[in-house]
Amino acid sequence: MALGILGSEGEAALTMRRLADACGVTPMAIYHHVTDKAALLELAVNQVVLDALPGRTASPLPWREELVRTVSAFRNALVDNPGAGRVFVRQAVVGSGTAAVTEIMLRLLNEAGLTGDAVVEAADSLTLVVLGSVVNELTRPPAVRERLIGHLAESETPFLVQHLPAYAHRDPEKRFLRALGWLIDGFERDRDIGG
Amino acid sequence: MALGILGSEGEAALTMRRLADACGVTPMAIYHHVTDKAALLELAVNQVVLDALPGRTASPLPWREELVRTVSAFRNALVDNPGAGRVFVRQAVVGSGTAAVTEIMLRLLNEAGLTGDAVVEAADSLTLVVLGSVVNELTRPPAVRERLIGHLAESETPFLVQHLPAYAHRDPEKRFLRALGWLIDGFERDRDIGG
DNA sequence: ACCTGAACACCGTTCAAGT
DNA sequence: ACCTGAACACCGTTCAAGT
Repeated sequence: MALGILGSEGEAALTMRRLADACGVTPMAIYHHVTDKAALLELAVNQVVLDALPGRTASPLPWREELVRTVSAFRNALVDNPGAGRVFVRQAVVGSGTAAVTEIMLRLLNEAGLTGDAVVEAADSLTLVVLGSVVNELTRPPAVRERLIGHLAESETPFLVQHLPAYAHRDPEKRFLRALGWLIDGFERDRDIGG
Repeated sequence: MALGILGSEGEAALTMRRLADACGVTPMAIYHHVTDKAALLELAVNQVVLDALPGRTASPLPWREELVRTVSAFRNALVDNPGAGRVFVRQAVVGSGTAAVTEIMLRLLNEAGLTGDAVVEAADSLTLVVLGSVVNELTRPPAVRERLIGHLAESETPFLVQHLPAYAHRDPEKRFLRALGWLIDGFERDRDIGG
């Protein structure tokens, strides 16, 4: 029910009053099932994450492919459901879905040969890129970036003037995958030097 | 005035009514200076970004040091002023401050020897890490991560059980710098292979 | 255990009016 | 150009009460 509203009408539409209406009940009835609105949103968004996780394939892929697949599915679920994505970047979402993503990331980074603190730090890095990508897609569409020009004299921003068209007109998923690729390249180089 | 409230009392305290009170004026008077609340927040947060940018040093540092310095200053300003940080990850902030950061990033990546689309894609990657780090610090303190355990049977999450203490108890800025380092390593490797 | 009704303390914003 | 006063259409949440 909460998931339906969040998916079809967005975050702003998911108010206690509207959800109560949709359930044919009084707003206060909801408080018998969750402690407050943040808890309600946490449950709903965790479910979105849980639904997004790909099942383990029959024959497991190499760790790098599997990592990209998992992290992309995580990101895409939040970008494709903007209501859920907006909540995810505004409050913590702790549940079976986010626990499962974290477990998979840690397992694959172990498999990749990272050791010690590098494992958790690499998992953290991946999380940053996912969170950043969700914020970027949900709040900074290309048209917004084009407004960057004109806030400083053009002579003061030669590189911005030169690169803005390419900077603004991105293929969002491709840019995310490129950032992910560079980051994983960094992990690998670190592991090879360290080992 | 808006900056003062945002910095000292946080985002929730910056309402049209409270700002009007602080200015000794009616809420509606504000609408004569900005079109709506989003525009007000955009102006305030852009100013926070602008104030954070380090001036160019007398003798310029190597591009990598300068890049880390700039991007860190950008992130730290938003983490240190949670009100501004929360706004920044919820809506676009376009102004002289964000234009200046983008210009500096593009200039240094050019200096680094990146060419073509790699320049804007690398700038995008850096942005993702900054946005992600701000979200992470402002919404996911260590105590939150510890709640991850228990949402799945422990036998299903061996890696989470093993790594959670290290995963949860992070030095936030160090983790950010490590992610940044890996990413820039990735840029460099790419450039060296591509060239 | 589960739900209701009325109220409290807020929001951002519109509209018509004043100087 | 700049500001006021009153109102509209909402919020999340508390509290006391009902079954």
